[in-house]
Amino acid sequence: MRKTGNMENQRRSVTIRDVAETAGVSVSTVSRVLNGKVDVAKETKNHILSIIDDLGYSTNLAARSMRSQKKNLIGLIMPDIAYPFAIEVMKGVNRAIAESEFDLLVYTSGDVRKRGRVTSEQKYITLLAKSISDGVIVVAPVASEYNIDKPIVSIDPVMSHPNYPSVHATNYEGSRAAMEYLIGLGHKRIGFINGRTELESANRRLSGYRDALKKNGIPIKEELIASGDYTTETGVKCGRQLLSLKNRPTAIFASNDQMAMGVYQVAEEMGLRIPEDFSLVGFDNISESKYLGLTTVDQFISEQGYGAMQMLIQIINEVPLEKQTLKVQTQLVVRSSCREYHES
Amino acid sequence: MRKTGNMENQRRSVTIRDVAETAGVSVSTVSRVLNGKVDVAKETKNHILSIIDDLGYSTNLAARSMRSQKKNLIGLIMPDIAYPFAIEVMKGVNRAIAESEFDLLVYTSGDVRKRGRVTSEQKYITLLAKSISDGVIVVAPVASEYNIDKPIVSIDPVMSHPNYPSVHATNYEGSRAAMEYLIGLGHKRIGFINGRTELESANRRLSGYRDALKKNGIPIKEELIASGDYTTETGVKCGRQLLSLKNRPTAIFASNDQMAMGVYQVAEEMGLRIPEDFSLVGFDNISESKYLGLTTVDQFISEQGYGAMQMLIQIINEVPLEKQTLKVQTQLVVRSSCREYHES
DNA sequence: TCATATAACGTTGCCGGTATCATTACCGGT
DNA sequence: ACCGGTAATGATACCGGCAACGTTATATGA
Repeated sequence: MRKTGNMENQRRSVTIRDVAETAGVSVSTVSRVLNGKVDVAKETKNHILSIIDDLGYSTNLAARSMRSQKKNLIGLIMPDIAYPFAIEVMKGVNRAIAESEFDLLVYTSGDVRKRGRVTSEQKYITLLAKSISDGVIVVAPVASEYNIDKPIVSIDPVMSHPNYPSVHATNYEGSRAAMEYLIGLGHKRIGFINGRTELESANRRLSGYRDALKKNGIPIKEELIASGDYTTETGVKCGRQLLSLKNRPTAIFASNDQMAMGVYQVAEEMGLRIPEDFSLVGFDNISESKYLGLTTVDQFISEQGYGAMQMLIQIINEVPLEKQTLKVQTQLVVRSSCREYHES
Repeated sequence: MRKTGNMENQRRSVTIRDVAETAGVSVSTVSRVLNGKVDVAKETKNHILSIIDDLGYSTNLAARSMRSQKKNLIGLIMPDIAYPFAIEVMKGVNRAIAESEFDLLVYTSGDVRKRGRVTSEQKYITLLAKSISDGVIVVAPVASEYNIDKPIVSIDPVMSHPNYPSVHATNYEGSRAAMEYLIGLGHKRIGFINGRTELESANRRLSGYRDALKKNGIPIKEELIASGDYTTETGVKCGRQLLSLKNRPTAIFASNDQMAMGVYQVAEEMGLRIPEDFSLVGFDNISESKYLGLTTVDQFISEQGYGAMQMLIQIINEVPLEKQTLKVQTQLVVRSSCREYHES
């Protein structure tokens, strides 16, 4: 029973020593009971357990972490926690966690802009990994080298690094598929909204865009490529930019669904209808897209989280990985945000 | 540069001692530099900082936690991480975190069914709280007493406990509002899908249902009350149960949106249209509801998370709370899932 | 009967930090 | 030359667990 603000009272919490004293045994004996070792008489064991219950003792994670190797804890590090991609990853990781012996600790500093990017990322990875977990999964990491002796798996990294296992979607192929679809519908003037350029995913999607146009003999116009950063706000900004062109694009390919949602907003603002006035394709297939009727490239984010977690568990258990890189296949999901275009 | 599976190599990670040795100073000096204390010559400080950079040292969270009081870390404990309520709470907490000096650690064991409920909850609260955080927020906790000397704030607890600060919505009022709305539309035969009965929120919503009927002179029929547990699956189950009654209800009040989504599924299955064949009201206003056009009671979940975090920060900073309980007002959001009913 | 095995428990050192106190060096003032 | 004060740094005692090792007591076997 805690009262607010009685800090001078500083009631030390119950330690293993208190338990030992109360039970009239040594610290080690209590420790053995806690860790389920065999060298304890059944009587003593039960006695200690009841004392533990009485005192409400529970082990101190920090102290334990310092001594023992296995922590049964996985760290998941994300730049931000409150956007659809992160949430989907969490769901997948969570599913794998539920099937495993591990628990999950999700770490975030709340907002990227709060601190320098690479520094904080490295700092917290090390913090979590070295300190209290058996390994970490990093989402959209920017750094490419870490000095930790703990397993790391990254999702959607800056660059596929041969030394670190990573998971990513077939971004290029997905992008190509979306473009081929639009081109197949007769679109030639297709706007593109780019993502965070420091991430490999964004670059590959852009390449897909460019290559598809090239392959189909459509000239690439730089004015049709707007630079966003995967957030809804830049989706709005870029949407406005593209739709305000004197010669408006007949279709827009937003390199993720969140930005596509921004484009929906702009369309409403400007009184344009989708797909009547222009077609729209996204990338990700987040849960909202279904309701919006957005045609998009599913990259099975949750599967990526699940896969990353499984790879991590393998590494922890020292089972060699077949491949350092897990590629999750993308798939075009056709809904109602596109339609054929015929030149007038 | 880590290679997979060289565990026997066991390269010890860089400790503060290594830094001290390399820099030719004492451990304490390094510690002072790390913690930004003033008593260090600028020269020494820079020297040490560069060594730290060279060696790639970073502090061990576990070790630090054991000695220092302030950890600048908040723990958020949830039974499960992958359902809309939890996600909304996280968003709110995250927002408060971003504005503060604290970082966030979200803890979950992946699946409630993995372990005994109360036991594991207590275990992990203590683990996180005693060990590495300054305080914790617990979502939908089942236990009512904890033996920790760290601040705890709970969201949607089993029972409002006078000794623990908690946050919850005005569940009763919200439920009443939804019911008055349905009754106002002319509905008399209203089905109710109950939530997790061990939670206070569920009981209050049920009370609201009962009282509203009573106040309006409508007899309560127990066959119209189905018992779910806030999951979509039980929404489906209960929806089927209610809609299969020989005398079908003209409206259903699902005590949360997830279960309402289950009812949508059932409606589709059975070829029933909403609101033409029956009206539907939910509770929560999760993000999906907007797209479904579900009329629901907004309980501003994200605000609850935000508020809980602010209370926690206050307690940590030993600012007395005005009230131990933060009530977040609910609000009926009318969309398109209901319509008037006239007896034939 | 005695030697040895083994069960049961105690002692102790260590992990990687932080906090406190002690120490040193250097300064100006008298 | 001596003193006192202060800035900079060092030495050391913890923190709360875990594990190796040491010590008993009892059982087992010859």
